Amino acid sequence: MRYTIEINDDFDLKKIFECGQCFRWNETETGVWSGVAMGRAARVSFDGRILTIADSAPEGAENVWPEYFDLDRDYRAARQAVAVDGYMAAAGEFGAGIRILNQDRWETLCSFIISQCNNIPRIKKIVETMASCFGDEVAFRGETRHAFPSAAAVAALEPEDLSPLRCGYRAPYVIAAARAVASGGLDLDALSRTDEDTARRTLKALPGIGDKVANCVILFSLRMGGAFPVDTWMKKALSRHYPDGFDPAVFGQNAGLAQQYMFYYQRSFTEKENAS
DNA sequence: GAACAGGCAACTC
DNA sequence: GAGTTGCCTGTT
Repeated sequence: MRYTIEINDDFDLKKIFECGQCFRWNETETGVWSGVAMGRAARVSFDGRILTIADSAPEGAENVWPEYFDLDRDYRAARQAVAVDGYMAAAGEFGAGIRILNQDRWETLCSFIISQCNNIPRIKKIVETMASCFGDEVAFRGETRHAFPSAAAVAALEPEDLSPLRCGYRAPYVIAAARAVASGGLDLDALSRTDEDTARRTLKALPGIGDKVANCVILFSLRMGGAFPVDTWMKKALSRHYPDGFDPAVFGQNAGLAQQYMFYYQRSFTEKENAS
């Protein structure tokens, strides 16, 4: 179905989809993004005022997409709030339009397990292959797309079944996480109603999940804005701009957004350095 | 062909 | 508890 909504806030699809939080969206025409999320194949565009979404499901778009794009949150205000110094003001200005997506929890968990020690193009390829091998078919505009496979579907597999994905030593981690979720031993919905520390502890009890992956899952799917994932890019940014140490708690529930601004800003510099 | 990449865990001391 | 190393695979 087709769904439109007017947006009077920071909103930039390119930044949202390319800031490292999701792996299934691609710019298929200028300004038009295609992907599959929450079991729906979709095309999304934004003209600066109106967000237009066409998706494969007959109904429910108005319940799914506003939450997915976090439309209830005032990002302009949040961006002001995290501009605590010159650096953060610049990072926020540069990253203005980034939003933290509220993604499917199992898909996010699985994707970030795969992400470890991997670059974005390769993560995208692995996730896409996983969907096409094991996910349900979704027909959309004459094409066949694939939903991300359910935890139950993946739980029924063995690590060697994932060999087409070429995800190497991460395969047993993916299966173990799928089994934990499918069995009910790990209830991600319930986890989203606990607190950040409980969520982090619970996630880290799974094999192959450390602080970085746990924080990504917490921030991008459990709707806890205080999580602050630190990877090698963030280490670079933090050591350069805050050599005396840094406590993300100063940002409170905006810490995750502050992290996204810093991350996106830092990557832009490194890309320039690599290009030159 | 070695080193590395948007980690993690097991092992060392 | 801080530091080191192996792990799959693709890219440089």
